[in-house]
Amino acid sequence: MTLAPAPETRARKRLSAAGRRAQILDVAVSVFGERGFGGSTTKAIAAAAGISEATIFRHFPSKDALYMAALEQRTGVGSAQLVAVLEGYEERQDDEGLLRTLIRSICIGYERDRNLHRMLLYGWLEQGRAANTRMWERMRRYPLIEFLERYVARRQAAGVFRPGPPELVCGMLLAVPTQHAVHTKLYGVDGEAPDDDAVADFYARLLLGGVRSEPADSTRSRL
Amino acid sequence: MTLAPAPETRARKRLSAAGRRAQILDVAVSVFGERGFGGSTTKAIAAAAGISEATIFRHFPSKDALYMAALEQRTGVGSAQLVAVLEGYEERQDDEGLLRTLIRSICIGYERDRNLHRMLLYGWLEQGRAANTRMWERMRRYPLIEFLERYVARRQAAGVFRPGPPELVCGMLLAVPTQHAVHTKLYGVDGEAPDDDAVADFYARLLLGGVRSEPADSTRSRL
DNA sequence: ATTATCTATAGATCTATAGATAATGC
DNA sequence: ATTATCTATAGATCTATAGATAATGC
Repeated sequence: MTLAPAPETRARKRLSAAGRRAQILDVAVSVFGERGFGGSTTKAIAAAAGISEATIFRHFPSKDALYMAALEQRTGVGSAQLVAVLEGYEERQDDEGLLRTLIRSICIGYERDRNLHRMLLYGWLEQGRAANTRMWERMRRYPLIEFLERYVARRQAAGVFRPGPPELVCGMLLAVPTQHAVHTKLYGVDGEAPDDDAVADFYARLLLGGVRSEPADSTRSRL
Repeated sequence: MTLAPAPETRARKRLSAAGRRAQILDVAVSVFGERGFGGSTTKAIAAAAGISEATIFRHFPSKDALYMAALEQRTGVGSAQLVAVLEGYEERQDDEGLLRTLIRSICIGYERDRNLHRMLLYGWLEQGRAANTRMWERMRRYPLIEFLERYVARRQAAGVFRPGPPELVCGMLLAVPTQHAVHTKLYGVDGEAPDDDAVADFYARLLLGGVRSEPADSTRSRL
């Protein structure tokens, strides 16, 4: 044993502790996202980061802690910015524009943070895992969901949307773009899908047709 | 070591090979569904089945083979029966009844085969795993999806549904009940959700409002 | 001098197998 | 007599740690 280290494999870059920590978290999100917690090994994460396993455990006390830190770091951002944009649409009473923007943003988010969203999907299934619990709490009071529910309730009160439980209406408004994004961005499903903007336009119109009040029985003035 | 086996733990029931195999598959679906492939151990499956690990490997050559067999056994059933029922609604031109039935059936299916559906969700994420490939092929040509796409196309041709890519319309019709079922049946989300029939009624009306043709610009006769 | 990283390895699991044992069927 | 099942264990991982080494900063 006692291998003489091959000299060409040395010459490593030595990052600051904070830098290495951040890099490990990035890599961890991509590996955990690809294979889930149980399917990922610290060995694989170390290899993907180009470091030894010992380095991982220098920065994180356990695999569990690494998983939790990776989730925490990336789910903190929130969606305050998107909510602000959507509020603008609501002021202008542009329901279709609001939905179109919502759908596009969801698609973009899933595409940009593919690994994180895969990790979150695994996380939903692995709710048993303690490391996920803080995530649930966060997701439950997600600003986007809270805004949407209040928005729906307001439009219902104004008689523009048909009555019904706002959570259910909201569920529909989110289910459609989410399902689309999950299928086209997270699963490997080979896509002959049209581009996201066209999909957003189409779904925005369909969703709006569904949630808007029915016209008075036999005739209706458009608006 | 060499433990003397505690006599009270004996008195095992000895099943036929076929019977044990079937029982192991059942248990495997529930364990794989709970924790995914990587998170499940043959030890846990053996314990849940009340047998030794060796017995598992007597019936299945590897953990992979067990996983694949568990998936195969349960995804063979198909949805021919549901499709037949939906065809009845189409003949009667009862779009709302069709959607209501579709939604209810999806909810019932997810509730009854919770573990299997959890396993399938894991499977979508773990497409890398070879054992899942046959599943994809099957799911792609799922009779329910094929029926729905043709149904949508026919209703569009009849001018009842608004025009647009049938896959997208279909995606919406499935996304809403699926998302609802996944949230209420597969995730541990504590539900203050209304009962499924009420949800089905509500969503059927919303979805129909979305997919049906807009009325002629300013007035419309309620068909 | 400080500290990020590595090599080497311990100890715990995990999948899988070999050979022994006991429950069934004739 | 047949065969389903078990005990015991091999061999391969996997997580985690101890102590050595080398890259940086002063």
